[in-house]
Amino acid sequence: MGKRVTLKDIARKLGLSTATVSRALADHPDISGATKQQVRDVAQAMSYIPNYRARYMRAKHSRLIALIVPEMNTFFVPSMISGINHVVQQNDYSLIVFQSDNSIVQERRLVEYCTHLSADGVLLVLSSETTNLQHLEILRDCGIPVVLLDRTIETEKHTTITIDDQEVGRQAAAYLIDHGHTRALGVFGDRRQRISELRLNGFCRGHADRGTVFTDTQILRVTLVSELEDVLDRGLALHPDTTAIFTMTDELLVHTHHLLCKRGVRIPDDISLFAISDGQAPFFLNPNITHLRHSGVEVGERTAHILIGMIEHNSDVVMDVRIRTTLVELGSVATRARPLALTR
Amino acid sequence: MGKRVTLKDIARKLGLSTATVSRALADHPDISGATKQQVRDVAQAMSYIPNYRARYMRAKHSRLIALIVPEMNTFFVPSMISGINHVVQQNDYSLIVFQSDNSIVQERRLVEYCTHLSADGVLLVLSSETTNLQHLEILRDCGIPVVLLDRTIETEKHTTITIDDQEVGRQAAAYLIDHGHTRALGVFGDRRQRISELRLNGFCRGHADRGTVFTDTQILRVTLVSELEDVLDRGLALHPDTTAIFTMTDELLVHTHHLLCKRGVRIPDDISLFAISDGQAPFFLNPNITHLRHSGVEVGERTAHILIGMIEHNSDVVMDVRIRTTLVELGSVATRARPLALTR
DNA sequence: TCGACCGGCGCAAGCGTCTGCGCAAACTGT
DNA sequence: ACAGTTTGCGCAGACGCTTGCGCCGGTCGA
Repeated sequence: MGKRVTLKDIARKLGLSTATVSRALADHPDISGATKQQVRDVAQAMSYIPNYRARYMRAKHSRLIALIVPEMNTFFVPSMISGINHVVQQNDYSLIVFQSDNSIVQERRLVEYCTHLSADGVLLVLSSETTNLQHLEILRDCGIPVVLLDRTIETEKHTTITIDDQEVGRQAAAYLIDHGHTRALGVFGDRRQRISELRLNGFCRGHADRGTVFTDTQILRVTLVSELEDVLDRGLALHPDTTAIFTMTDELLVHTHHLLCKRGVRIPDDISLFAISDGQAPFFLNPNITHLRHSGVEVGERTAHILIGMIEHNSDVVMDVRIRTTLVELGSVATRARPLALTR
Repeated sequence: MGKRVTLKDIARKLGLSTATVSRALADHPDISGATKQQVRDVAQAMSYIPNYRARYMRAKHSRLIALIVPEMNTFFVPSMISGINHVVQQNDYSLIVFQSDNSIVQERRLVEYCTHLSADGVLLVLSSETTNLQHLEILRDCGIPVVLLDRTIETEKHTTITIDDQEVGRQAAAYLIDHGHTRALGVFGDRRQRISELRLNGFCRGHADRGTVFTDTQILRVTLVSELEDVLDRGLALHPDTTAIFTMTDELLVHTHHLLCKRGVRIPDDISLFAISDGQAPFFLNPNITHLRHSGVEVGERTAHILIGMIEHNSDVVMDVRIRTTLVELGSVATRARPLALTR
């Protein structure tokens, strides 16, 4: 119960006023060098610790940035947090992390909680249940800037940072087709998430661009990874001539990879594998997986920068930032001669 | 800049005092039902949000729990955070996460920052540079309880939660030997970390218990994963009769697995693989990896419970909790006849 | 010698909330 | 009708810190 030392304690001991002590510690020009030194010494000796709550109650800010994520999935989120953390700490803010468990109710609760804490800014990765952004109004009311990242829904009212999901889907398709894989399966996630629909959409467009047929039965839909095994088997049974599989996330990648290995499928000899990835998993799978990389760290860093910019310049310009992806060619995609029928 | 609504605003609008409004909102028995209802309605209408900073400045607590981790490595930490988060939220605290980047300087800074924030409790996963616990004195001075988890160093002064690293190392060795693997390699991490030394120690003792020789050259030391490839090759060259490999963490597991696959080693036919793991990675490797599982979620949950207990009962009993591990037998360890020479 | 100026410090108010105490009005019972 | 209790509310101070303003004594220029 160490009753903490306050300015008043120091002031009493030195026969000064709290005001003087406060200013001395803040290196205010009004205070003489001698006094400053005394105050500093005593503060040190009494191991004085400023009370940030009191301090920031007067100031209108808290130097707290809140991050709400749906879950700590193993792949993307941790590296994103890492990136955010770096920038946040560099700028003397601190990060407070919440998890919504993919529940809109929780998300609402947490957003509200951010206002209680008077966070200076909020970073939000939408839960899969979130279909509108009404619950963010309260932040607007409090003048707290928000940045949506990674997962989002349509909005012109909020700054968002994503990768260009549609474009990246398109590139994936193009890459596979250009390597002769005109018979691919695509593994996509929860359809409630915009990210799934966009990547799928792009993947289809990529096929269309190249004049290649891509049918509904080539789309493998997975909401829970536990469904993957069945879905994959059905897909392969229906399309025994499949030469490549595309997975839209790391999680889907590792599990797909596992199932293929289990079935004795050789990668890339029998089937090629291509993914969109944060860039970690592809390196511990065998063979290493060719992928379009979007770095979680980079997303985190850019996002944090932008949010801090909004906080400090009090700006409410709405931006829509797209993070670039890079193609990382490893060993999981074989080059095939294109079937004649499909060559123009 | 939405100047936030305060108690005073509500009071003015209703011609009441802030005291009455405060009590009405707190459902204090002194206030009449009619007044309470009015106050609630107006508060609602003006979308009043209590200022937790002001509230908790009077109270001596903040309902904030800080967690300091060395890094967000991909495997253990996220699930641990997940576990902590659950319990913390259930008990109406919030979690604030910091990352020390394995630097003692950062760690010191962050610990100090916890006092600034007047966190109610601190959860600490020690950085690999940390060799003593002096920097935690300040928390003691402020009466802030600390729990050390996962990675720690010797101490009788702080509550710690770990798995019994030595015992689990011993079990791993015993398991392998009992399945006929008397010629194993062990992959261990940074020797500055006590966890590495303990697990190694246990692994050696496991061999000794069974009267099996285990030499220094069978110990593979890896500080950075990038070194693994060389170290592993050298180990295998030196011990071409190796029948099994043990990895002490998930990270080492996935990379070891990858390298083995790359070299065309069949698991478990050529070499068996056994790990200590959080229980995620073993399921997306092929074949699934037999492992001793210690759940990150469980560690997180138990830790959070204990810390909150300490906070709320103001207890300063020092505990030393060991999380149990469970053996999960999957397909990566073959049973071999023991070489005659080593059978008693 | 006098007014202007400045360095160094204290006073006091205020941030938003809570709470011990006191006070008036409205009751209770005799 | 009077003392005593209850009901419902306001006053004011406190939490720890910051900051606008004002005060005092001393220095400077004319």
